[in-house]
Amino acid sequence: MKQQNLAALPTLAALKDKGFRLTKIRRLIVGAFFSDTTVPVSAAELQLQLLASGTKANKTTVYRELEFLSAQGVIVEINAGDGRKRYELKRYGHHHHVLCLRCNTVECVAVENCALEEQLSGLKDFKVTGHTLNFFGLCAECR
Amino acid sequence: MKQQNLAALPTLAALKDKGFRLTKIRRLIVGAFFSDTTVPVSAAELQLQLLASGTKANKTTVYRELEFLSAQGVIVEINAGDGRKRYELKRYGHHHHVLCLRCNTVECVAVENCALEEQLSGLKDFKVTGHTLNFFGLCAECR
DNA sequence: TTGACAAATGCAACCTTGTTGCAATACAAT
DNA sequence: ATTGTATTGCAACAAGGTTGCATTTGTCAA
Ligand SMILES: [Mn+2]
Ligand SMILES: [Mn+2]
Ligand SMILES: [Zn+2]
Ligand SMILES: [Zn+2]
Repeated sequence: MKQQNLAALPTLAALKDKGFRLTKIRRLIVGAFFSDTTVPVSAAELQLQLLASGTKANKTTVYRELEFLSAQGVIVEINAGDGRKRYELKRYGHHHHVLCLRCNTVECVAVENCALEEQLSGLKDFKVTGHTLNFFGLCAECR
Repeated sequence: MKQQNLAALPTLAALKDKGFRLTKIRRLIVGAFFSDTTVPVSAAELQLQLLASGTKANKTTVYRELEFLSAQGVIVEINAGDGRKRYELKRYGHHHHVLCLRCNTVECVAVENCALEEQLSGLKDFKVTGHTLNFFGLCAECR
C-alpha cells in the first residue's frame, strides 16, 4: 500500500530522465495532481493536503515545486480571478472554468471546439497566444 | 481652462444629489475616467496620474475612491489575470479584454452579442451570473 | 558502501497589492 | 461663520507570493 497514484509514475520517470530528483515532496505533489480530485488546487491547499497526509512542506518549497512542474509542462496555472493561483494537470485539453463567488470553488468546464480566438476581430497588431474564459456565480451548495 | 472633462459633470452632479461630496480628488478621478484614454487603469497608475497633474493622493484614498465609484456604478473592476485590478467607466457595454504579457497593457475588445453564458452546458446546479474572457499575447509594440 | 556534487529544502526576510482603525481635515448646508 | 459628517492621511496590518543563503538530501560513480 505504499505506492498509490500509479498514473503519476511515467511523469516522475520522465522528470528523472531529465536529471531532476524524485524527492519525497515531489512524488507526493505529482501524486496529488494525479489523484481522484480533478479540482484545481492552490498552493496553500496543496500544502494542507500534504500536511494531512503526514508530510510537512515549507511554503516556499510548495511554491517552487508548482513553478517547477509548470515549467516542465506537468501542470498548468489557472487564474480564476480571485487573488490566488490554482494548478491542475496539463493533460486535460483546453477548457474553461467556473468560480463560485461565495466559497471560491473552481470547477472545470469542458468545451468541444473552442474558436474564441478566431472570432476575435479588431486587433490589428496584437498577436493573441491564448485566452481564459471564467464564468462566475453560485455553486450548488451556495445558491 | 479650469474645468475640463465636461462629460464627467453629470456623473458628479448625480453623486452630489445622493449626498456625497465633490472633493478635489473625486473630481480628478472621475475626470480621469472620462478623459481621452479609454484604457483600463490600476490604482497605482491612477495615483501616478493624479501626481503628474499636481495632486498628491494617499494610496488608501485611491483604493477607497475606486471602491466607492464601483459601488456607485460609475466604474467597473476588471481582472486581467495579472496580479492587479483595473477599472474603467461602466458606460461601455459588455466586452472582453486583451492583455499584453510583456508590458501588461490591457485593451478592450468589443463584442457584438455575447452568448457565452447561454452556450454553457453541463453545470446542473450552478447559477452563472457573469463571465470574463481575457485574451493574452503581445501588443504591437512588444511583439 | 561510501563520498561527492548538485538539486532541493527550510528559514527569515522581503515584496506587492490591497485593507483597516482612527484621528485630522474639508465639504456643504445652514 | 458654524457645524455635522463625509472624506482623507497615516500607520499598521494581511494575504499571496518571492528571494538569498545556509543546510539537507537524492543520485551516481568509485
Ligand atoms: Mn481546469
Ligand atoms: Mn474594458
Ligand atoms: Zn460555492
Ligand atoms: Zn505590450
